[in-house]
This record gives sequence, structure tokens and C-alpha cells, in this order.
Amino acid sequence: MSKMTKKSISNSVIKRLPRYYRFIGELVKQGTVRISSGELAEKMSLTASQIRQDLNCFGGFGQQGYGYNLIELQTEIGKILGVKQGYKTVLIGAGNLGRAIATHMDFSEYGCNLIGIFDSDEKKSGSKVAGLGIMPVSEMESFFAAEQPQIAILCIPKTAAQELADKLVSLGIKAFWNFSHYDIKITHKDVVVENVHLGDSIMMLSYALTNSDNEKQ
Amino acid sequence: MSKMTKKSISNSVIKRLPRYYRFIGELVKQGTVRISSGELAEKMSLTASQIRQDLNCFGGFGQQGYGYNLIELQTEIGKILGVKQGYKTVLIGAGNLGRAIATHMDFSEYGCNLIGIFDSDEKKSGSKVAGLGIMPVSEMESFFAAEQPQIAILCIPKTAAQELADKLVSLGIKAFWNFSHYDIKITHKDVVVENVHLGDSIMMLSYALTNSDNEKQ
DNA sequence: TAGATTGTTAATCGATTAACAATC
DNA sequence: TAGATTGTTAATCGATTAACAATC
Repeated sequence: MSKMTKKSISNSVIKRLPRYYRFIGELVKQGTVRISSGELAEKMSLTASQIRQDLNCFGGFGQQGYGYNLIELQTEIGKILGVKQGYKTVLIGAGNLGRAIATHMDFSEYGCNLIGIFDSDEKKSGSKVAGLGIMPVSEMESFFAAEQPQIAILCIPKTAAQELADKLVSLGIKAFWNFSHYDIKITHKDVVVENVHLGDSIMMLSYALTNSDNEKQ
Repeated sequence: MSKMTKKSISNSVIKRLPRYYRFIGELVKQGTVRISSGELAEKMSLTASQIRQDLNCFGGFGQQGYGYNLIELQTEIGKILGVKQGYKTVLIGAGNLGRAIATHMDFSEYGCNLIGIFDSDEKKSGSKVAGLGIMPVSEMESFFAAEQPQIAILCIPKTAAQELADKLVSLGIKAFWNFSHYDIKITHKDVVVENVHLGDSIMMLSYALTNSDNEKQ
């Protein structure tokens, strides 16, 4: 609450927030007005205890004997996640994956605002993706000076990832959404990295099938 | 080891395996022959203790006084993850994201083999993605009967996800890689689901920026 | 052999669950 | 008011870390 007492929310809790936000949004869209921790737990395959603990990290959003008002929950968790912030975001690398992410993601729902796309291949310059013209990497510095984007999405080969990330930090980037198949390391404090490894994710399926009962019979 | 004593590996360990596999693969490619738990811990930002505990869930891959032979580790973890299995995989939904995943992912590195792409829009039928002709959903049953794919990648709108998933289970699918923005629920045992929520992932950045020290000054 | 490093047990830490008094 | 359900403390559970004997 006060300046000194930052309660330091645990990472386990933080990682659950977007999922809460999704389920709550769905319920609001369906017109549901209130929900108890027990009912929400049922829908999300969690325990009521955990839900109450999690929400109480941020404040007493519920009311005894009633439960939680869904609109209020949506608003509060939305604020915590910053979904209205519209952080200026740039995409680096307009290959297959980069273009799909640019066109597929509803950035405005996730607190982001895609304002620029760069690619090292100058032949791509000018062609439009998601309504934005692809720019050459050479224009990055002037663009960053003018726009000061805070988030960079990396859809580049792993060999280029670390070097480019360091450069982007020096240009003021504060957060990375990294699809480059390489865990970038940023020592600079206040810079946050989300390494997305789609390969790790699909391998979990291969693992599960390989180690399932019917396989090893 | 024996049929009765399945030691039941914890999920925390399993989720770390693909990352071990990546780092080990990188080191092998660089020609490194052996590594100690301490050195690997340093590279991966883990503790040596955790690495030894994790690896020992699967067997004694190391040697006292020496460390771990990297080729051996790569082989063993590869076997555990099933990276050579080449599970037959189909993609449902050839929109932006589906096409990008089909072309971008090296399925064979992850234990999978993409053998078919389906889309409900018949106008797309026949056009090629990643070397495969898009098929209409109406051909799914005969294709499944002939090929018996085990993994389905869902790149479809969330409204269609649950119903289609149920149908795919009835057609024999054993694992889902689900990008549909909806947590599908499969009650059928032996069917595994990996829900990928890219929105949740990017929201973590919005959260971090919103709650960082410089924002709340 | 001496040194290094594992495999493994024990100690700690943190996260989840249970319980219940507070209260709407 | 009585019933329901939260907020919160205490108990449990599981995962991580530390320690060290075994051994290459």
C-alpha cells in the first residue's frame, strides 16, 4: 500500500493472472454478474482457497456472503495487468512467424500497441503487414528516437538475437517478447524478457506420448 | 525401472527437460565434450543441485569426478523426450498463425511429423503450405482412418475449439497443441493437451512494465 | 593417490490447501 | 437474523537447495 510496503507478489501468482482475466472476461461477456471462489475454482480447475489467496494479494475484491462482482474483478485485474496501457511495441523480423504474430494478435487487448515493423532484408521494405509498412533496420535508430517504443518482439534467427537485444536495450527498449529460439540474457535491471519457446511446448506432447502407458505398455 | 516402479516424475522437472535439451544441443554443436553440473548451472542460471536432482530422476548419467558426457546426455534426454519418434501430426486451421507454424517449426526436431493440413474454408483447398496441400475438413475422417495421426495442432477460433477437439478425440487424436485462445477440456484419459496462450505471455510484459519501479516511481 | 564431482539424503524454503473467525 | 462466503491464519505438501559420503 504505502511506498515502503511492496508486498512482492510471487511469480506463481503473477503467471496465473492472465488466465483469471480470460475466464472473468468470458463470464462477463456471458452476462454473469457475480461468482464465488468455489464456482470460479470449478470452472478453472483450481481450488477456491487458491483463488481467494491469489486475489487477496492485490486487495479485498470480494464481499463475504456474496462472492465477487465480475465487472469489478475484470476492472481490477485489468488495471494490475495494464491492459489499457497500450505500450508502444515494435516487431523485429517480418518472416513467416513475425508476420503472423503482427496480424494475428489483438495487441490492444494485451496492453500493447504495435507501431513499427523492421526487417533486415531491405527488399521487404515498404510492403505492408497488419497495416504497417516494413522498415529497414537502418531506420531503427531515428524511429526509436522519435517514438520511444518500450516493447520489442523478436522474430529473428537465434544467431542474431543477443546482439540485437543488447542494441535495443541501448535504444531504450524495456521489455522483450522473444521468439528467437535463444534465451537472451539482459543484465540491465528494469528490462524484462519473456522467452517464448514453441519448440519446448510441442516437445511436451512428444514427451507425454512417449511416456504414456499405452506406449510402454 | 521395473514395470511396477514408475517413479512418477514431477511436472516441474518435465517442464525443464526441453530447455536442458536445447542447451546441451548447443554445447554439443560447439564441440564441448563434458560438463559438470556446476558449469551447466552457470550457463542455464540454475543451481548445480537442481541439475543433479533433475537428471537423476531418469538415471545416473554422470560420473563422479568427471561430470556429464554431453553426447550421452543429449542422447538420453532426447530419448526421454521422444525427439526421434516422428509422431504423425495434423494442423487444423490454415489462417495466418496456422500457416506460420506449419512453415516455421522444424517439427522433426521436436518428435513430430506434419502430414496434413485442414481448413474449413473450402476455397483454400489445394493451395500448398509447407509443401502440403490444404484439405477440406470434410476429408478429415477418411484421412484419419488411413493415416491415424496422433497429434493435432489447433489454430482455429475459440468458438469452434471444444467441439472440434471432442471430434478429433473420437477420431483417435492423442495430443493437442492448442492455439485457439480457449482452454479445451478433454476428460478422456491418455489424451494430453498443451494450451498455448500467446496473449497470456505478452501480458506478462505489460504487467511487468505497469508494475515496475519507474512506472509507479 | 588426491582431487573432483556425482548421487542421494537431509534441511529449507515457498506454494498450496485447509480451517475458521469475521462479516456481508 | 441465518446463511453464505470472504479474508486470513495455520497446516500441509512439494520443490529447491545444501551437505556430504560414495566413487571415479
